[in-house]
Amino acid sequence: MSILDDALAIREAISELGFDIYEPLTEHPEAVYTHQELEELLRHELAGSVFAGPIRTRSKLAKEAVCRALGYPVPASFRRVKPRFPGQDLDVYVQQHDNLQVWNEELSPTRRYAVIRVDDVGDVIAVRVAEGTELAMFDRTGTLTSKYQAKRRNANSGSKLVFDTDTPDFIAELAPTDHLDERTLRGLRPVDPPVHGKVLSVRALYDRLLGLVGREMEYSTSERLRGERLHRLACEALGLGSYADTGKFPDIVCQALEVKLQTSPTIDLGLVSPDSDGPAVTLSPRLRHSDARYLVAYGAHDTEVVHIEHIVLSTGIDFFGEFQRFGGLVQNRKLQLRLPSNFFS
DNA sequence: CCCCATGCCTAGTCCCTGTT
DNA sequence: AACAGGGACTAGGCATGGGG
Repeated sequence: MSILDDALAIREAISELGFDIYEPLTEHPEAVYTHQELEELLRHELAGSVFAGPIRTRSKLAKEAVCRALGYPVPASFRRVKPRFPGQDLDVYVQQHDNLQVWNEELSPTRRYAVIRVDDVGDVIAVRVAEGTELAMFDRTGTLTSKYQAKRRNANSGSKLVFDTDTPDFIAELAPTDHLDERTLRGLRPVDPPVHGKVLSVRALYDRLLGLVGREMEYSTSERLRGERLHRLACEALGLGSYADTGKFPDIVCQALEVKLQTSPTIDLGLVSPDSDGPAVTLSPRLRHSDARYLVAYGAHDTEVVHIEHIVLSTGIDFFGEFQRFGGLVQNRKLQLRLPSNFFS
């Protein structure tokens, strides 16, 4: 009997039992696949499959195929339980590349992680089933990456200056002004630290940035390129003489301005919450993230252009007056594992 | 090269309202 | 009370690529 034959026998047993993927198998240990059996069976059954679509659709298609392969009925939806296949202590990932990400939980040493490699059109190229202990070896640093998420409280409610005054600390430190002559602005470089008396007030920033509304920029499938184009447009709207980017916070250092382009409702805020009172040392040792100014530009796009529809400008401290931070976990954390190049061989 | 920060956007769940 | 339908909410699911 080959491993595959054993696996096919288990599949029969599971069908016989009539269990779904959520049913515990503690009373039926003979119906639990070994990790080798899972691997052989999934390789056999998923060969030639195509899982295409946006990644979450692709993932769902794959999980449905795994249900069929293992002898389970396909549920209408996959409950948000950990693992997704509780009866078999199994999770399923579909990866075009090597960055495997596990959200909001530890690796379980005994869990089986099915990793399905697809190409850029979704053709299944390879299947591996690894146990948690094996994946744990690919976790070199133990680093968890986290993010906050938010959305606008009133989506589509147009352009808005959330509050028209900078924070007291910001005013004390940099003396932001409503009027700066164009020559001074043209002489400022985006990556230089803000200079006392050479910073626009949040009100003046807003007036200038309103010029972005209605503008179009070339669309790219790369969100980084899109972000950079907005960044350039913002520098231009402010009258800065040049464009430059250090990749550090905030995007336009000399004006203490962070810039975000949103084409979807969910704002990923990254590691630092805008209302954080952690120091923003690129601005000044005496300023905090919450003193900085945040531009959110809402755009719509087709395959050609991004059209900027409205903008919102807020100081960090007032950010969550206009935007709703996601409740629930508040901060989501993930472990990222780089799969070695020989993982599938 | 490799780590991990960042962004886009859907699936699954929750919640509300109306209906049987 | 039970159910259905729809909208709101958010937890992922993954790709990408900058920069140490």
